[in-house]
Amino acid sequence: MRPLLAGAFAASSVSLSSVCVPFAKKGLVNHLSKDPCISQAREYIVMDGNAAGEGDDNVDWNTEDELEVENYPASSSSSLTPPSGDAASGSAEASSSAGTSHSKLFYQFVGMGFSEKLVAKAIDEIGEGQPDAILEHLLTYKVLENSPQEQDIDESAVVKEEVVDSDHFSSDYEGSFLDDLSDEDSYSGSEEVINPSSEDKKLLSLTAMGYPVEGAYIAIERCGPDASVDELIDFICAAQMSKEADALLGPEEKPRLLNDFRKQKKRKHSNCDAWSKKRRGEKKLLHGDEEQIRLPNPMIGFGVPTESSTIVHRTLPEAAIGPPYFYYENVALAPKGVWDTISRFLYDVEPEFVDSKYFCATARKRGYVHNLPTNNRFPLLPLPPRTIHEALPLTRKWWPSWDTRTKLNCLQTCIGSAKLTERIRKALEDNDGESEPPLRIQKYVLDECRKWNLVWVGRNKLAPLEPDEVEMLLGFPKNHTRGGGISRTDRYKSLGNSFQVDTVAYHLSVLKDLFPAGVNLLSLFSGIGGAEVALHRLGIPLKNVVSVEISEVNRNIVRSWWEQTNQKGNLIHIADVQQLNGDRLEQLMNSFGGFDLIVGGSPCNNLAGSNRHSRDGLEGKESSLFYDYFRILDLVKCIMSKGH
DNA sequence: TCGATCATGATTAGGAAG
DNA sequence: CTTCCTAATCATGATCGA
Repeated sequence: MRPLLAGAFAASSVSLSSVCVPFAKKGLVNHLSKDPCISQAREYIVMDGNAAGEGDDNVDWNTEDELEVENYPASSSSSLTPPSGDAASGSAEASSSAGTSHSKLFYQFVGMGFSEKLVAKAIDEIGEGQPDAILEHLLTYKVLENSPQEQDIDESAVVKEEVVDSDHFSSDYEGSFLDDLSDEDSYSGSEEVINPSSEDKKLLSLTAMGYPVEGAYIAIERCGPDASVDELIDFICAAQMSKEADALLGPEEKPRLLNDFRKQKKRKHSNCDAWSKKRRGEKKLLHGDEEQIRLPNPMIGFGVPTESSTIVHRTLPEAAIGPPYFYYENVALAPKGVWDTISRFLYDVEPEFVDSKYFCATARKRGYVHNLPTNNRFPLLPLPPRTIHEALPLTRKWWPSWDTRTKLNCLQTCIGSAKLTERIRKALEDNDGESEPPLRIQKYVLDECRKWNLVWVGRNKLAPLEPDEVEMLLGFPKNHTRGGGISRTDRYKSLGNSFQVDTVAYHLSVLKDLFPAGVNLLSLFSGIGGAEVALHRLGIPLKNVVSVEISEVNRNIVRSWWEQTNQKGNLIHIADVQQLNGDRLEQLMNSFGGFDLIVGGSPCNNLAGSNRHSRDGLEGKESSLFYDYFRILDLVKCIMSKGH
């Protein structure tokens, strides 16, 4: 039951045909649209759903799930905390790959969704030096492969669903989801098998010509299944999918569409300071990547309460306008091109980059893509402490004058070691008696302080923050992550992966007037419930909350918070976003009338700079779950529009 | 087996200097 | 313009002891 866009849909020709099939079956009239045609496609999806009745009604992106399963050996239970020596999921393949040292290229392809065995074979046959050839080989293999193995659903992968009814302070399991899964299975079985057809070949052609798979995928998705290869190439150029695409084309070869695209982009962002402030030089313009998203400086997004700035007005692309409202978050300092891709998928909405240092005492540079109004925002009260001294008054006594920090750096999932603070203490004591340590020592100490967010807790004594201090800095109630069998290490990890509540609440505050009776919330990658806490603190009632979170300790934290804050609504927990399909969504939405807001911050660990080992970008093992955010958001939009 | 502890750079961007 | 420096960064894997 592997949902479609998961992981490396872009590289999977099987996924591709799954996407296009519903469109093709309804004979989507193709045209080379200048506008993203997702909304048009949606119309067809809706028709598909309405005309259904006879069991063909799920628009489903999951048509050929069993084909997908095969590509994901043992990785389908992907977790935010990859098991270190997980014997339970003990696939020989997985464990062998953990032991041997594969190349970066290997993991890139595996991250795209190809099986490890296949990738290893391809690299072995072709050699590391020719990634394009390897990709082609992999794709060819998939296209030719026509006898997918039937695989049973792994019991352990079945979503366990927990419902908390706060009126009765009880929780129980809803048994219906197993039925859903079996229904789904029979669906897939009755669905006619689609031959890997023209779409796959087009994808193959494009990739063979050197175009990036992602670009090819998006082009086919947006231009429709009947588009010719030439048209697709036009689209890829116009959208400037990547530098590789540009590098292969001389300026004179670029199609006229490019100009239209530029005009469109220009018009769209002409009223945005951050966008137009820094223009690339002429030479860069020729290279065609002038539209690469750049981070604003200062990083205040469309405005922060503490900084006076001109009001930024924005006009959303048609396809982005709700219902539902959506709010997506991830790290601002992602590898190049990541935010371009994210923005492109999320209906071309320009990301709002905000550093939480304008809200509290700690920096947190994040990008937010949302379709919320931006006027009449208001901050949470009381305003949080905005300097280190205010937030941690006890450190003031020991804070040396030469440590000029007033804000902490980003709170991460790991803390500095005791060995480090001990080394620093010794280095400082060597010069004790002097009024100030030598500049060289100061520099060393300050560098380490900034790197590990150390604070002064005694004479020459530095220490990392305590978990409750992190809670407070991020805007969570005290002891939010404490108790219930949660280890200290897990608290740091959960907190480090969370929202800064004041920042998010400021953005969500506009919903208070729009939904005085409360909201139905779909919270993907909920974590410790940053969105829920933010809405609650804003005084926006939570009517029905569907919270999807893979980590059990995090689910426990949210459930505990839900009960302790006497919530009147219903909390439904789902474990895995990849198990959330259209049927289940529709069922949920029918029971309470759709979602008002979809919030989610997808995994950042393959994007974050702190990651030495697997900073693989958006196609990384966990970070590729972004595509599930998009998949689910698009499904909800589709279902919502069907209702009207 | 779990939790605590520790060591482990690279990729960005921006600015100053040449 | 390039080159060099500063600076920040929702982390992973190995090890050890209980």
